[in-house]
Amino acid sequence: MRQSRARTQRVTITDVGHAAGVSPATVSRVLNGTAKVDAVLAGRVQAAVRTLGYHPNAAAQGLAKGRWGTIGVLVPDLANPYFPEILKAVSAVARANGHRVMIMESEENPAVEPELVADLLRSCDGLLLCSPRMRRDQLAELVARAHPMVLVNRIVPGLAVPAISVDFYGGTTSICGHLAQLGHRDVAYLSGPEASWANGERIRALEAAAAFGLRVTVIPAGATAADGGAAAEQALAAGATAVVTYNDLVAQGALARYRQLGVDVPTELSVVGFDNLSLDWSGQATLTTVAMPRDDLGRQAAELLERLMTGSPDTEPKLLPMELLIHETTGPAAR
Amino acid sequence: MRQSRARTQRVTITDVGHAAGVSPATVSRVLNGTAKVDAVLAGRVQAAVRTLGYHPNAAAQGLAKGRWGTIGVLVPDLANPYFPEILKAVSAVARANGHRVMIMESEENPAVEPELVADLLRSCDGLLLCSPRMRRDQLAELVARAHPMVLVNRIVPGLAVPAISVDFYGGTTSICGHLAQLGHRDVAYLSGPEASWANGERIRALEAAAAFGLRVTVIPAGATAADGGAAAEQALAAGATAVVTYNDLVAQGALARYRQLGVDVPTELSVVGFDNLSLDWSGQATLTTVAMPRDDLGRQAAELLERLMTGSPDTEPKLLPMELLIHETTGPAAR
DNA sequence: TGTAGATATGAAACCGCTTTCTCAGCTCTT
DNA sequence: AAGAGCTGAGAAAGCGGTTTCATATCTACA
Repeated sequence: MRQSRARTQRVTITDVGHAAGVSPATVSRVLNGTAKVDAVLAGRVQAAVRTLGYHPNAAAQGLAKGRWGTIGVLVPDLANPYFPEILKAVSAVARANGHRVMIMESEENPAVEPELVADLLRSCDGLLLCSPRMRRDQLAELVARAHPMVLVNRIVPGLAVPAISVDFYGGTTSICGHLAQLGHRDVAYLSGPEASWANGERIRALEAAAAFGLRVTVIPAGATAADGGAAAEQALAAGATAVVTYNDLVAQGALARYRQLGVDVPTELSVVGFDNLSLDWSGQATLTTVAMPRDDLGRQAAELLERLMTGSPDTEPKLLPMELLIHETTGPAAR
Repeated sequence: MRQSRARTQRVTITDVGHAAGVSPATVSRVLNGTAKVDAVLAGRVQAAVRTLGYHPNAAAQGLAKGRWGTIGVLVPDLANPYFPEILKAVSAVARANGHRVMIMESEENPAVEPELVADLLRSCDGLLLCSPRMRRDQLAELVARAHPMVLVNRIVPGLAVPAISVDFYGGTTSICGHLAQLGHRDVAYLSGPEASWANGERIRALEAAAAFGLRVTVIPAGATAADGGAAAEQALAAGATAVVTYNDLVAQGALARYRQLGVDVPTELSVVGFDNLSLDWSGQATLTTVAMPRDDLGRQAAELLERLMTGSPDTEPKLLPMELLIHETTGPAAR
């Protein structure tokens, strides 16, 4: 008997009204402050809420109000140290605005993204898509649904959708400048996921670096340390004196492999990371890399979304600058 | 006009029924497969769903069914590399069971946890509390609310609540054994958050290691690399020949500081981590540490929760074993 | 002092979906 | 051939809130 009581929902607004000797409508008004209520009644309501331990049912509120009080976030991979920090910032902003956060991860699989997004749309007021890998036309379809939505780290040319990204092109260019200055000519790029816009930006910048006299070989790798380790040797085979990587994880994996192979960094080979992940928690900033303002990215994206949800349309894509951090894994070109 | 249409909710089940020439009840039955429906009608419904682009409203479903299809997770700190992996496993299990995941982070602040949990309870069918820092009595109160709930990495003696944790005591003991064998006598422990049960377990094991002849000095540090760096010197001042840390982050911070100070590890000082975080993505396993089965932890916790939500009561706390990984930061005691 | 106007409260409709209840239309006995 | 037993579909009643609408009470002014 008691068990079934516990199962069959807890205290309702009617119970509270009953206990306080007022109508449910009045309870609602007190709790939301939507209308003036006699101080005495309000007091009785507050008391009843406390003694009964009343908590409004979120589903019922959502249904009645037409909004959920929740924002959804889609990330490709939670284990990538890159995202938790963004999530942290997003979470903080959302909370400050009275919103909950629902997170889904696509496991780097573009195919499941539309389904996940559809699922998020059913229960969120707004969406934050981090580095979405899905096809352009699928994105366009989403945008057409006219839900508040912000793209993080992907800019879709010709698609008017609010987006906030990091200036990967600029970051990559500064890497190229640094390498060129050190006398490097042959550069290998350990490339990230095919479908990644951010990866495309890096490649675009690398190709433009022909202007600095850099010859670039693109080697498909991936986004993890394991991918970096696996692709590391191909960079050597390509005759590169410097290796640029998709991110710090790939760089770490490659570095580990080079250590194994007895290739000294940076005297024999220079290695450059991307994102500046490691510094955050190891205190040892040995990897030359470019820093991404992750906290800013998450915060600004969330703030933009909150603004969208309250109405103001603002579809101007925004780029956050990156900073080149020269550390111990780059040096003058060998030979 | 069109804008207000977009705002005022999308396609409803009634619209679909209308388009298919059936009642909303029938649409619901087709979509949920809850009852036999004529194949012809079902076909018309499916078609209508597709052409109208119907997606059931989650709040309405939640309200009607009395469940939300969502599980909530509370973590102290998303930026700690420890949690994303757990979340990943949880996320996968939840998804496999048709559940969404709602995540909140307490920013290591025990004071806000009750509020966050209350918020989660309003919109989730079950809760996963990871390393909750909140007071015992607050936890007891939560348990009394009789919601499906699993504690991860905290065992509250005398409180019958499903819990799944890692055997920190055993892990710490194996560290102590390793150090004793190397001839260490004076050990410093860079301690984690006060309110952390896991930290208490480590200290309990360290104190018990007096049996191995170890004298332990506990030095308050924290959970981050910065905390480790800040507390590193105190360990030297205490005359320790070996430093045990709350986790790998703290260890990395301390290592970085010792490098700065010119203290050689492991010849002058041994350093032991906890959790085995770094290995995952750097490929370089130089830190001696104990490995925590994070993936297992997340998966088993989520599976336990799913089981609870379908009814079966199972409050036997479970401990997952840790594994000592001896690498390059420990050696024979100096002097 | 009587009536217009303001205002706080309760009754009831509604949000979109599920589920029980009811009943029409069958099949199957005898 | 007529009544009993199924079966599948629609009508309607919630789920637990919010919000509109109607009304009782009170203030204010002539």
